Amino acid sequence: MHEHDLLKLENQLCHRFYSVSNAFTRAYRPLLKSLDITYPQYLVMMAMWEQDKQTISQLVEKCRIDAGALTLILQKLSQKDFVEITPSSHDKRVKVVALTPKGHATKDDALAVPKQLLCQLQNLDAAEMNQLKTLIDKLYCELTGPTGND
Amino acid sequence: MHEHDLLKLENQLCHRFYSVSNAFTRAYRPLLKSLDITYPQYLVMMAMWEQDKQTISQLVEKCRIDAGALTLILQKLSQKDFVEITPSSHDKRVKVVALTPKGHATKDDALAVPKQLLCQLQNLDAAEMNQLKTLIDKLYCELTGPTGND
DNA sequence: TTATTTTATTTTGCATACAAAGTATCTGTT
DNA sequence: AACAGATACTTTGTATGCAAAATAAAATAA
Repeated sequence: MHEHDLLKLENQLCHRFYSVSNAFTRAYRPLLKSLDITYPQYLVMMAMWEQDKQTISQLVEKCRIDAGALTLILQKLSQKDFVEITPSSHDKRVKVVALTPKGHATKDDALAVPKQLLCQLQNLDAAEMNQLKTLIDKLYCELTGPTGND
Repeated sequence: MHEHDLLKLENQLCHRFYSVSNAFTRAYRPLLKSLDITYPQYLVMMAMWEQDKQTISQLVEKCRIDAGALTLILQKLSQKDFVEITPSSHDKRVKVVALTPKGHATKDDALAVPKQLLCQLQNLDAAEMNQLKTLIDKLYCELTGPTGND
């Protein structure tokens, strides 16, 4: 590859991730609208459905959302009565996020979301999907470096 | 895969793209700091270095940046004297973006950016890189659908 | 030509993303 | 116990990302 090509958009892996990541968010928006949550809020809810009662730090790590941004997102989810945020009794610095009954119940409706989205990805078979996941996971580790969480 | 697994974060392709895309932006930030541009601004500059004097619509298509967001980004680049924005004489609706001498000269400095970033990705060989690109391009087409631009 | 529709771009309102600074609290030390 | 340093979050300021409404100007229809 010529030095000149290093700056071509077509050759940038980063631009592909930028495009696809934004395309995912746009694709999810209409599906999430009926649940009344945004895409990042959906990520947090998925983490919560996997395990109830997590600290904010745990959610930062699992969702890979910035702590500052997560504070806002959790406030929104709390205002909409999906979760409840309570200071820990042991350590007053720590806050525990817990699903409300509404938040818990929403999981059933949410199941339709990945099903609908997968319909849009018919032409990618399971093997390609797994290949993608493996390569992307490797890339994430490289990018975040030895200090990264994974 | 059980229905239950459909909502696990670990299984979400979208979350991988979300994580990696943000990680890319963070990885580029320190490298772009000396150029005094942000990552989206860098995408626009790459498009401009490939071809000078483009309309905003052309940049929207190539950079895959939302038109509303691009308006702001171009204003920033214009304020910093990287580009100049001029209404077309033929069609007053259209605006033409052109590199300034400073914008043109910055390309030389920018060459260091992809070189430095590639150093962080040593463990991904060229074959894996191309595999990734191919799979992601396929995915982008699926996500944006037949009406998408590619 | 005048009214209608389309096109190119900007504006608006809301929701992140994130570095950096700030706050409250806890832990280990002396 | 008092203090320094580490932690867990929150706040602040800047920069997108995007849908939807608003503008302005060109193309087209009547």
